[in-house]
Amino acid sequence: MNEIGLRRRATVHDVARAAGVSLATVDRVLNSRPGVRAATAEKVEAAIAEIGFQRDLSASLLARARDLKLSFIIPDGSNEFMASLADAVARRVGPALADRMHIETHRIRALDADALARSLDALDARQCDCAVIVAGEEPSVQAAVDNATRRGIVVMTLVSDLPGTLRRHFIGIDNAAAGRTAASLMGRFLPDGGKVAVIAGSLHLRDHSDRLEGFRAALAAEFPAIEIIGPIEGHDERSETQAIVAELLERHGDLAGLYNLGAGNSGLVAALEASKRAGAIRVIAHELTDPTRRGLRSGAIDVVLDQNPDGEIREAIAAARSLALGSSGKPVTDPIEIGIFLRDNLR
Amino acid sequence: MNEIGLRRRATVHDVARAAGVSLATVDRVLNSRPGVRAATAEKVEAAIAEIGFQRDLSASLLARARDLKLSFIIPDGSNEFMASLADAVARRVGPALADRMHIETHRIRALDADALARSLDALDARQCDCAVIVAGEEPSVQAAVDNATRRGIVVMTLVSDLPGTLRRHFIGIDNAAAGRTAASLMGRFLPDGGKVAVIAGSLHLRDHSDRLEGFRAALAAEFPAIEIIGPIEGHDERSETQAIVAELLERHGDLAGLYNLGAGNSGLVAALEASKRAGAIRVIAHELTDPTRRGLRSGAIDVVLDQNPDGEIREAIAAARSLALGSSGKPVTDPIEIGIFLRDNLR
DNA sequence: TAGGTCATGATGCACGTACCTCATATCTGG
DNA sequence: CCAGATATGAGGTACGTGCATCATGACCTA
Repeated sequence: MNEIGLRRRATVHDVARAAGVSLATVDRVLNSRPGVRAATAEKVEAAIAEIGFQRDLSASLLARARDLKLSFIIPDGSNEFMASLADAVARRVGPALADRMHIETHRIRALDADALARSLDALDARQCDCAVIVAGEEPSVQAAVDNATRRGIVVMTLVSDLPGTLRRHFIGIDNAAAGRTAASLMGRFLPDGGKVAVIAGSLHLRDHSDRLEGFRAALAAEFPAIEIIGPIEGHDERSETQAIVAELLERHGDLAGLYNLGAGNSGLVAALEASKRAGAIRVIAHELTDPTRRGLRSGAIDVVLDQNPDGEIREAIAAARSLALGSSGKPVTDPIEIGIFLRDNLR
Repeated sequence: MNEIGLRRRATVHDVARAAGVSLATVDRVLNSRPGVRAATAEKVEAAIAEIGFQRDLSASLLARARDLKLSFIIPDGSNEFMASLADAVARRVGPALADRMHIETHRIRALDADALARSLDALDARQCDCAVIVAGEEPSVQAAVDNATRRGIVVMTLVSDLPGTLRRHFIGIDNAAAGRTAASLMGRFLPDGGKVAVIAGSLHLRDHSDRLEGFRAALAAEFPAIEIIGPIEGHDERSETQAIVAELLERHGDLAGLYNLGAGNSGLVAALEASKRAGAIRVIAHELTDPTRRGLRSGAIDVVLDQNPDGEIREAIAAARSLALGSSGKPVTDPIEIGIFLRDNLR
């Protein structure tokens, strides 16, 4: 049984009193309006820190008589995982509205850096407080991220990070750990070693390159008997991935394992089943989607590593909320966990 | 690219206009104050439904000049999972405060139904909007839940449900599915069948009985060669569980598996290690805590099924928020997923 | 029909913040 | 030392809802 705090929460009035300045000055500091001497601003900051003032987000949004505007920019195309991300966003639109958050989704051509950059450039700070993007590490995108940030838009990366840019936050799994987990499983599946082919979407995608690195490192350290073939880029595309897998199967009669660290899994399953070798090759893929579910059920895929799109969207929205009013530090977010799915624990 | 809605969100004023009544009447209906004829109330309800009015929770809390008061009632004792639940609550106290939610935690003696009932009875509706409890299915608790609900306190169950009471919501994993998953893994671990002992905390706990049922059903259906010993109740207690496991090991020299669907895992690991048979017996336990982590690392435990306490607390808080203002329907919550942990994907 | 009860309307203040205007104080440069 | 620029203060209104008060009108009953 702990005590109920009787102390009111601190308000702007308290800050003004503590700092020995007027309400107007506190307001100018809080909302970084011009016309405050540095020394005065410091007094206010000190008072804020001392009495532990936290601006009331709800009252703030109420006073502005406007909603927080959030834009998700998500790749389009045949990538089912991106579709499920978009679905997750759609499911949150309603509830978010009740918290004064207005969410819109833009779908752009997958792996088209310039389209993404244009989309970011087109965002107006008055109509968008925060942009959440799924992006690869291309210079044009990185520049657009920094530009948007300078225009006053909080940019967050989702799924795949853009370290080195002005993005305020990244939401996604630890992809190197995912790669290591895949390696650890694959190693145990193949105690005698053998050839394992690796397929990626694009090595410009940070998540893909991180997975690859983790996979390679863990295999090298723990399972040196396994030989890696690839990586080969399938551009997260159904038909391209299918062609790649078909050729791999044809060329390597002794292929023991397959790790697809990107998307395009319906192509993968199709090629495996066409070859009649489904079930004889240990296959690890990413993201629980329709094709991977079918693959698990049929036995074509052994393990799926999943990054829980609903959880990611939830965290993205929460982080956006807490970042929106210039809270300086990192937002408190639960880490996204790597889900491991076999045929038996399919949800 | 979808359109930005230009329409303002509906307010109480809009409801009043649409219903052809005054603001005061709308207020009476919304806050179920007396003095409104049934016919009038219906007009208001209809208007609310028609224009899709949703009360602004933040403005509402602001107007009341008070925080939402949330009480977590969590068992005390040597149960590490309950400790990690309490930790998860503690981590949320700060961020929740920024959303005008005041959280307090009560720890009560584990498995003491009367203590829990007293604790619920002591809650004052003016100082507690919502209670979140972890409880077994005892009549005194069920009565206390219904009582608290009638006093105007929203009661939610956490981890273990109380179907048949007036509790508004349950947050936790699908425990029958967890039991089935355990069975599915155990069956694959023991292709030749054998004796598997089952230990529970208390079969009055709905989560435990659900797991047991799922485990039994799945074994019976898929792995008839496995013989179940027990269940034996260890009351989620370290020393009692240790004694039980020690005796099981002594009595059954041919014990092939052990499923602890309750807590007390430090006792389980201690007994296994003392017997020198750790690693030779397939062991499945629940909840990722210090003892189960150690057990996974040492090989004494093969698999841990986990229910993500942080996620549960997060969902509980979100649900409390959405239920607080008498929103009639179910709150939108992400289901809590069953995490599967082996030595290699320990987080 | 007078007196009472009940349903409803009208209105105003409060909550914590944003943002505006206007007045005054303090500093700066020549 | 004064004009002009800049910094600060004072105070108001608004946001959407909760809650209180008071007035009015309808209806019932003796």
